[in-house]
Amino acid sequence: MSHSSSKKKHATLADIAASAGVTPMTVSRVVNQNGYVSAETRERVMRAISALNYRRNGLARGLKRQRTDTIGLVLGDIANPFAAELARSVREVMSARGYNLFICVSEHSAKEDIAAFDALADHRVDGIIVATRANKPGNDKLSEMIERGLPVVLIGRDFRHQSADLVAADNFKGGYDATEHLIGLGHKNIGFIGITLTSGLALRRFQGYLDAMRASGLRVNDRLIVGRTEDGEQWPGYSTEEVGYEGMKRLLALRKRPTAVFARNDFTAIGAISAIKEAGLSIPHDMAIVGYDDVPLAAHMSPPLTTVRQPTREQGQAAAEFLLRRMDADGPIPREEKIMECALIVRESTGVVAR
Amino acid sequence: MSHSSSKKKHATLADIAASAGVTPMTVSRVVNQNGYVSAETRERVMRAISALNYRRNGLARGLKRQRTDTIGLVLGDIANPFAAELARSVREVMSARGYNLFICVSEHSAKEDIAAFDALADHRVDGIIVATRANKPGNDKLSEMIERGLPVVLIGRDFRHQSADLVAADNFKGGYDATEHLIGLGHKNIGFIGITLTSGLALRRFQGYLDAMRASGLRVNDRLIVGRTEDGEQWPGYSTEEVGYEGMKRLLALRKRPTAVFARNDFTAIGAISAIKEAGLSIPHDMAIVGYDDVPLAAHMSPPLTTVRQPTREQGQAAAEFLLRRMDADGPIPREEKIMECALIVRESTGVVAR
DNA sequence: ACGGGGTGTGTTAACCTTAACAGGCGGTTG
DNA sequence: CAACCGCCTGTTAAGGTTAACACACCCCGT
Repeated sequence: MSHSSSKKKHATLADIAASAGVTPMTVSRVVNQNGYVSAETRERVMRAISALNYRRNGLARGLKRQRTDTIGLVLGDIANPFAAELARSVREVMSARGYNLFICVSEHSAKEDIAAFDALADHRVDGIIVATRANKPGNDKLSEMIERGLPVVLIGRDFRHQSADLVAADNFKGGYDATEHLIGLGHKNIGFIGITLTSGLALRRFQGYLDAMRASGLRVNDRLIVGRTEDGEQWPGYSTEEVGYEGMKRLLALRKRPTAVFARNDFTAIGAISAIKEAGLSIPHDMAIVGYDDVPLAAHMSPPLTTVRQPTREQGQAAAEFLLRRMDADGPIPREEKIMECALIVRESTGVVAR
Repeated sequence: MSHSSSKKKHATLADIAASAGVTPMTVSRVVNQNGYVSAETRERVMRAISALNYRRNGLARGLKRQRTDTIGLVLGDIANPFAAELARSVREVMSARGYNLFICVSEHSAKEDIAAFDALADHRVDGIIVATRANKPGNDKLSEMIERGLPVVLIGRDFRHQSADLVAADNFKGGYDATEHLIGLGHKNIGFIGITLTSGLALRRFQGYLDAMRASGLRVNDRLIVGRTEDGEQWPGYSTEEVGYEGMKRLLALRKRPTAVFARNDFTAIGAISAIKEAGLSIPHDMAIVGYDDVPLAAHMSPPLTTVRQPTREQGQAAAEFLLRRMDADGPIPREEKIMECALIVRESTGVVAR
């Protein structure tokens, strides 16, 4: 239509008002569809609005109203199907309640974690949901914002604050069940791929593995634990096929190699499977394997992957509802926590007799 | 530390100023680290800032400065590795230039497309990058915003506007090459999975398939084209393993079934492979298959998947740079376009002799 | 005739920040 | 010694919107 001369300023309520012969307040009422406006006036205002190509200024609006009807979601890794499903369910709930959703990605870096919090706080979102891995500087920043009154809900983040709710899957039990399943099949020498031993043992599913081994009186050899260090300041790195592939190679090279492995997630499992096949071994006969997450592809692998499914949708919904509760309340409210069950999905990669 | 009584209003510049015995302007200078402030005053202000837990108000700031140092990225499907990589590279470039990135997801729905544009425009982002599939209402909304002066760059969206740049992969050629590769291997009866025939033939890689077939004088039977309709108002649906699985089943049931297929993307290919194996057929002997995207898993499949790789990173970077150019300019500038080459990655799913 | 409720519009005063300009002060330069 | 510059701080006036209140009008019931 018209030439866009970007130097022309945006039309404002006042411009529309002048053009329609009313006050800005009346225009505001038309734009926001609240308050009384006669049909005739509304009509006139509407015409002016489209003639001048008006669009309301959300900054000014947010400034005045002290709310933006927007919430933020901070994800560690956007490529993860878990994160994607989380985002989807959060968005569904929030958008039904009239909130917009902005997603920020931290790439699992503490620095970016903070940058994301800052960006969202700057834009004065009404609340945020955090689904990134815990790290000290990030936790501190989070505390600061929570104490300033910003509603915050955590998903699976190992951080506790009296005024932030937590939603998580019971990954400890998931890891325990997965390992126990392997033990039940007769395996004694079971490896874990996806982490190297460090002091900060925040990875729950790994803890579950350790506990299940111990509970059955099995020895956990350090050499059976392979992968990458979890240092909170790092690149995504530790959830990839690469780690699984390399890790499995290391395990296969052991003098007394394991007969089964538990991989920290399905991607890692897929990489591991690749290495197993490359070595000419068969799954599950020579090596049984369990993954974690039940990504859509898991069922399509050959053999189909035994894995642990977390209730992703439900976590997203619960987090969204916690956040709504918090935003609706007009004072501080007590912390709530919801830990959800995982389900072991047994497929053929752990030696179930083929149908 | 302190109780968070959320009813207390946020501290403002004025509060800090009062507490430190200076004017708001001086505090502003301290906060933004510009202008002259004596070391001693700065010190005093800093103390007041942390005592009152001050945080600047980005809305007021953006309102006054007429910019937010933030850009938006609209994605159709966050779970797609392509989208994830795009987001990552865009963020890298933009954050090096001091911009924040907010991501919105449209779930491939025209309605959500518009909602995302509106949300970002409301927050007065300084520019947006759009990587969702084209649809009429979305295109109209986009035009409106572009004409209002908002810098917009498109990635792989089939929509043209004189003031919006475009970055895309040459998916036509990618599809052509993939198909030609199959033809070169001697296949004559080649299927396509991932779309059903409609009039709006916007899927370039599919066009490439058609063209390559025609160029070799091969007949394209409608029955060989399976999948889901592309109607722009729909759920992600058409990129999933499900579609590949179902589609392949349909192809296998044909009287004269194809000896090779080209799948619209790797996920679809994976589903298809699943169906092929389930039918007891071998790849590539009984059925050759090519995917698209070269997702990290493609190399780890069995057999490793032949696929077409698009320069994802490069597209994200190019888009970011186009956007920076547009935002730096202070008037309308001519449209630019960058179409990038794809690369056929030949692996074993199309019958290359195993190493 | 009067009180009351619904309807339509206007006025005022923030919301919080920063650009632009205006000084003042001490020291250096020609 | 006047002019000028670097440093430091303050004043003023937007930036675009809406909550709260005020008022005027009309119709209704009593």
